[in-house]
Amino acid sequence: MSRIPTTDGARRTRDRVLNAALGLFNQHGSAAVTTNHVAARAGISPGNLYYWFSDKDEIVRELYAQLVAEYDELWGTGDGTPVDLTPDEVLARLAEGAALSGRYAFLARDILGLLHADPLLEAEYTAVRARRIAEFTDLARTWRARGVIRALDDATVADLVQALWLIAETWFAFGELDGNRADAEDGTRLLRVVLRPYLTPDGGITRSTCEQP
Amino acid sequence: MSRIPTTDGARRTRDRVLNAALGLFNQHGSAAVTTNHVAARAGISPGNLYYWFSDKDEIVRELYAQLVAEYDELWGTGDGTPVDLTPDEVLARLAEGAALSGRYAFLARDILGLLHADPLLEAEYTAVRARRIAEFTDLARTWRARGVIRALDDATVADLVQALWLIAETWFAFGELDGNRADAEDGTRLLRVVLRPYLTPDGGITRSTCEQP
DNA sequence: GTCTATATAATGATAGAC
DNA sequence: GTCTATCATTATATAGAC
Repeated sequence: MSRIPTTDGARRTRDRVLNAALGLFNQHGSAAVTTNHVAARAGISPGNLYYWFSDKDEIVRELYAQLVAEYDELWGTGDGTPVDLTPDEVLARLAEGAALSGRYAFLARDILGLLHADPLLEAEYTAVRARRIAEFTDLARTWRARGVIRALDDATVADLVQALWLIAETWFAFGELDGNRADAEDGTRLLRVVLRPYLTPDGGITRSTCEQP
Repeated sequence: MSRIPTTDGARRTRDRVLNAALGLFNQHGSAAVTTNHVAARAGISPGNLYYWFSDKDEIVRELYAQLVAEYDELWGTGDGTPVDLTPDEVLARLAEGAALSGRYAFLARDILGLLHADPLLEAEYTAVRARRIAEFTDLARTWRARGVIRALDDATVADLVQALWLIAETWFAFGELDGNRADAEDGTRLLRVVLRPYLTPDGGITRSTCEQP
């Protein structure tokens, strides 16, 4: 992907740049931060930064790759292994992932604008998104086969997955607007209200509100 | 809000700036467009632009105000009149609003980053959002009182409204990623899959999937 | 690997003539 | 109202010394 360092000291310089950029991007927004700011925060010269990265976009892409890697590690995914979890386990995992969203808050805020400006990042992002949607769709169909969720047709499953994905991807950044730091519970509550009615009375751990009285 | 023009010719210059900015922002993203680009596209000098707007942020705020005004006009809201529509009417109205999202596509993409950079815009945005959420919550409670939706407690209604709002606010920008221009029907399908199970069998126009067999 | 120095370009914004 | 002219500032990126 990028230049491979030959020594541990060098590797540390590259990581310092990434950490400095992450902190500044989160604080001021990626658009307001320049390579000079990043170099200063990293404690290196502006010129040295260009030894490690060709430009700001490459730093952003690298940070996105880090996020994807940490996310895959959390879910034990990315290696083709199908995810097999209960609905409540999925929600719990998503709640854990909220901390990740916080560490990469600038991506939650700026991702759409960044994608529009950098075709390379867009290619990475859409590929990851397609993979995740496919994984989650497979999981939803497994749930359907086991009677965990109701007998929805494939089109409805696709819409449901899409809706849940959209909420999972955006709740954090919009929650930040409410002053109080977005809480992981806020996100899971929103996902739960969407998913809950589709769970069968005995399949889901949380009781379905759809049961007739 | 801004300078008030004294002649129609002048007003037309100001509007040309706004239209030029809107076109460029939509095409390249607001971050990549400078006041010089906007002035050139508007057919005026860079200096003249500063006679009408103090900076780029003010142009963005004005465009956002335009969007809010057009949106309020579409819904007949903003003047305190409570919205009273059926679920299918709401979805139809949202589908009409998709054209608006397209005309102001840059806001759909960049809004979170812009809010982070401009406290004035953030104040406007959060005020509008709070008002819209309140209006929609009132409507949902009206539906509940009429038996259009099930007898949910207030907390669940709040979560449901929040989830629907999040999807309505974000589906367009993410749909753009799929190459095929985002279709209004895509958005309503997502909203429908969330709302449908909460509709009572006879209250909602679309049959609920939650009915027990 | 890292620095200093610098080239090149663009930016936001203002002053003053018309 | 609109223009031209211009400013100080800042950004990206490179060259070459160490």
